[in-house]
Amino acid sequence: MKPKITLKDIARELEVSISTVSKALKNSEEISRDTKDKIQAFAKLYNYKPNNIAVSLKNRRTKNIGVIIPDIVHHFFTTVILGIEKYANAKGYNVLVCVSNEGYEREVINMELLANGSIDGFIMSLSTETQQKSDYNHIKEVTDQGIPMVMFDRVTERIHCDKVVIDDAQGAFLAVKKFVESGKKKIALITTDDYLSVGKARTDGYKKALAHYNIPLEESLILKMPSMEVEATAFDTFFKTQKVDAVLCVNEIFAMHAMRLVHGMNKRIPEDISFIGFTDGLLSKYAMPSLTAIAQHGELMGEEAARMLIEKVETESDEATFTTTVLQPTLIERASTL
Amino acid sequence: MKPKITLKDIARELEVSISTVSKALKNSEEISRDTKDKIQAFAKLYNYKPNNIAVSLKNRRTKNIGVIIPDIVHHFFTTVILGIEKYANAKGYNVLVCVSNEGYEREVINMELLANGSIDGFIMSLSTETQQKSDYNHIKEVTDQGIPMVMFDRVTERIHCDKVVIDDAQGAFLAVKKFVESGKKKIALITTDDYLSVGKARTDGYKKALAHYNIPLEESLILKMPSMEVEATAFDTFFKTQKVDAVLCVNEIFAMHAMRLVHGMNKRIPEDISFIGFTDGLLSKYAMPSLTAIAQHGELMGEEAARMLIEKVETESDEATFTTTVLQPTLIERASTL
DNA sequence: ATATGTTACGAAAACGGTTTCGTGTTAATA
DNA sequence: TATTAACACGAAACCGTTTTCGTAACATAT
Repeated sequence: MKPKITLKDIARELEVSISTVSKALKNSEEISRDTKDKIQAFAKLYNYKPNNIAVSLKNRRTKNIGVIIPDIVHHFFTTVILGIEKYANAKGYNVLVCVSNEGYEREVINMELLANGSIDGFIMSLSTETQQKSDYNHIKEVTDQGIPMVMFDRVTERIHCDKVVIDDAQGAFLAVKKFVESGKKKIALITTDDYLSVGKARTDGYKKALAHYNIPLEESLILKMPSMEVEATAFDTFFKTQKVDAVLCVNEIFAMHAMRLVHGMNKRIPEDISFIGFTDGLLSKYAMPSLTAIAQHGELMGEEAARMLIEKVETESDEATFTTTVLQPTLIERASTL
Repeated sequence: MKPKITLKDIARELEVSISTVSKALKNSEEISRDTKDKIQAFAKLYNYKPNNIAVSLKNRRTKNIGVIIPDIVHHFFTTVILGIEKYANAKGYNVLVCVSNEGYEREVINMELLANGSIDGFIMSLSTETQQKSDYNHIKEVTDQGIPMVMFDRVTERIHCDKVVIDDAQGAFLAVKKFVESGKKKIALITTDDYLSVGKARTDGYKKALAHYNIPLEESLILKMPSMEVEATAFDTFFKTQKVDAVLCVNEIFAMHAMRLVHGMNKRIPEDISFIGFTDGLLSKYAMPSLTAIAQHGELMGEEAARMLIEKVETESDEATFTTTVLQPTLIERASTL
């Protein structure tokens, strides 16, 4: 057990001042070659590493970025984290991940905690509960303090900051386009309630695409779940009462559940009913049949978010000019469509 | 834009000393009711929150715990993180997640970074590259400095610290037992090379179970992948040349791939070939047919690891007494077995 | 011989808190 | 009235750095 060595320790041992040690280790011109050599050798020998906390306090820069996500088990979010880590690490930043667990309370607590000096900036995606409550004061407080912030995917126009989203409407459009081009007419949508920003955008895209292809919009073909959870009975009655030949799902889980249901009704996928799901995750790839998906490019999103944030962190210009970059989704064709 | 307020600000404004403010906010008995009321009201009004960095520097305790995992996209690890977060947050700790991306280099860098004061202790799972190289000096250095550490899942006996693992051999045993009891005889194992600690344990359990049930071990029924990646051709030739009626896979991906292959060969699952996969993740649940799985209880593992770590962090007894807790896996029966 | 400039280093303040110890004021005791 | 104790607060050290500024010692220019 050898405790960490500090500047003071080195100074005492080598009978110089702390400032001399500090400068020597930074290769300052102020210090003579001899002294520098001596100090650097000693520091290396004892494996000196500056204390991050002290440096942070002094510089008022932590080189940490805080990430608040609603759910870490969700594949999409983990790919975003991957992207953030990738860029941030390359720039010498650490990533502090906190999970709000789709809850308002935990989101607030985590943000307050991190905002008190632990991080240089935030990257976040709103929890569903926060979106329902539409209460963004905790976020406003953070931005008011001048802490840089970039929101991704689940964003709100109520907060002024950098944002990066994918064009969800366009994603839905692509899906409907694919269906239409393979001859489908009765195109269903399984989505969540509108308070989820992405859910709404996707529904809009779906409607717009139908209009574009002159397909009458039938509200009965839209199934809305109150949350991200599958409500089995709602699915059951939906597929028993509605005649559909294509289904667009806002997430993989909905798609998996629906596909199994349809499979049990002895319909063929994709011939009788085609499927497309949002979020190109593991489930889509390994499903049977594999699921045609709208890729959200989470990793790219993470990288972009990190880039924007670090840009803001490192140029402390007070003039706030916020941009929101919109990523384009891609259709990944697999076996669940013709 | 209102910058954060400090003790000094409050002291100046209220014309008292910094120490008085500090004590008042801690409700110290030393300070009169009047002064405390005044200071507390002021602090609340201006939303004073102590600076974490300063507190950390002073107390030499950060209330952060560092987590190093090989892969954040893997469902198992995310559930572990969930468990860690859950326990840690309840105890007032933050979780700093770093991803080694299965690489030795990133593992070392991340650990060194965090070890310099950013965290009070580590929870980690080894990257495959580290396990291959068998180089644990970076970890030894951290523990030598007296930084508490608990390893989970992918551990090594070369490091003395607290550990939490599941009984992988027992998991494999349970799977084979299930196969045998439903009349299967030709039980295959699809696994990774032995350098992955968990891979080896599972293979051992598989062999032990066969012996226990008096089934001759056929090495040709064991397919080993050099990494966690699926090698499609190896799978193809394996299923073309071997006659099997049950397959145990060390992870979901292998199982998904194998099941699809078998499906394409017009064999019925589970009647002709049954499947069991390790790690009860999303894929198992939503596969078609759903996959019987060995649950690894990642969340529990995370909670336990966090409990052990925080225990060590908060009782700074020098006497090192390390325990490793072994969690029992569970068989989750689904449609891929009889 | 005096003024000026380098060189090489140390003292000290600062970052934002916590905590120990000392002290002036008032109240209680002898 | 003198002594002591309780009360309420402030000064200052400390955590481990960084950085500004001052200065002793010596060299160079006038």
